[in-house]
Amino acid sequence: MRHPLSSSSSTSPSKPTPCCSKVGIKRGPWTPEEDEILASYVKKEGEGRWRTLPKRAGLMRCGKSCRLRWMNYLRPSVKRGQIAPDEEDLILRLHRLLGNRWSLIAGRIPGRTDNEIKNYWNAHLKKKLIRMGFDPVTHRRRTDVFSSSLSQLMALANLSRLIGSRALDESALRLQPDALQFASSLHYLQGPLQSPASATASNNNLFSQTSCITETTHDYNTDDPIKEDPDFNSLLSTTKLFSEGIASFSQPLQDNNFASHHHLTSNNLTNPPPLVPFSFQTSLHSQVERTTTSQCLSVVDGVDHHLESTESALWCDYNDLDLFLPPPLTEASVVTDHCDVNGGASRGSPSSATSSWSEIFFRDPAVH
DNA sequence: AACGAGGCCAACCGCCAGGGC
DNA sequence: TGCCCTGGCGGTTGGCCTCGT
Repeated sequence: MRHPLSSSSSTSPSKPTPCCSKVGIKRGPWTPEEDEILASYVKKEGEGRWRTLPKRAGLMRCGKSCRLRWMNYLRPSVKRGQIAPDEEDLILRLHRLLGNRWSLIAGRIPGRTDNEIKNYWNAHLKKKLIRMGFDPVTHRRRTDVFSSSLSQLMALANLSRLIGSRALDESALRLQPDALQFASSLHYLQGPLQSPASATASNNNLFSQTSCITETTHDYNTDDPIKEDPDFNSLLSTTKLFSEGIASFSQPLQDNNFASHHHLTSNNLTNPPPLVPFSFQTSLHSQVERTTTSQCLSVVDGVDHHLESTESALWCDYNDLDLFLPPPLTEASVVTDHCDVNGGASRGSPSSATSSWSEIFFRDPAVH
């Protein structure tokens, strides 16, 4: 908050003077008395004519300041309090679609102001995305996530030699318990890395609802310099080989309801549905159910044709990234992993258990 | 208990678009 | 057509608060 008497912009004669710098115009925090005067006046006379409102209402404020105070704080429709997880989800989606168009975003979240959303973005969501390895501007995965973990990736790449060898059958039998765990990790690493053609099978299936992953894959295949990295490509082939090799240990997803829910048929998928280890199926189902909450956007914005036309983009759900996360190792590990993601200290920060697949993946003891 | 660092967020600034004349 | 006024927007600021040491 600015000090009432200070001004960051000097009142030099060469530049136009900000309205609030005029002599006799009060600045800084609003007092309850001023709020009362402004609120009662606007309720009586209505919004508008902000320039002359202070004089008419008897306030020593500039019109802009009055408007801002009314819009962001005094308006009856303004909802105070913490941003709910659903609202946070909406903000993420809308920001991904609209960018820093805070007023547009706010217009689709009832009761929230552009200023509030902007502040919340800068204070919480932006940092959260960065922490998760996403670019807060493009909402796409940052490649430095990979480069910073190159040693780990190289260790994984070494497995390709094991996979390619004839010793696999014997080794696999010995490694089976750990392999089941590891396979799930690799499988969900492979998900974001597989080709766009195989990942984007139709507009109305599981993969369209995880378009974040698809876009990330697209990035990787088009303009990501890391694609040239032999170690990275080795890892890529490793994950494919290992997943294929380990598939015999894993049960294919048998749940017919799941398949029908996502319209998964052999006709509209280039690839078959992902093989999901038993230990992960519960987690996967929970994600399927969670997609229903994401539909609130289309409810809120049912008349926005632009948004309707780009609906598929909106279906990117950061929570859906969990589809590519390894299964929880134990109940305890689930709690530990997911509670820590938000980092700590942010006051009033809503708790959201979303994490990036890479974050979980590389915390998995199985890959160390 | 005291202090410093960092985070949060209300408020302000500069710019721009649209409407009226 | 051009100027002025008004409202609105996104970016930025800085005082207050919380937390860690």
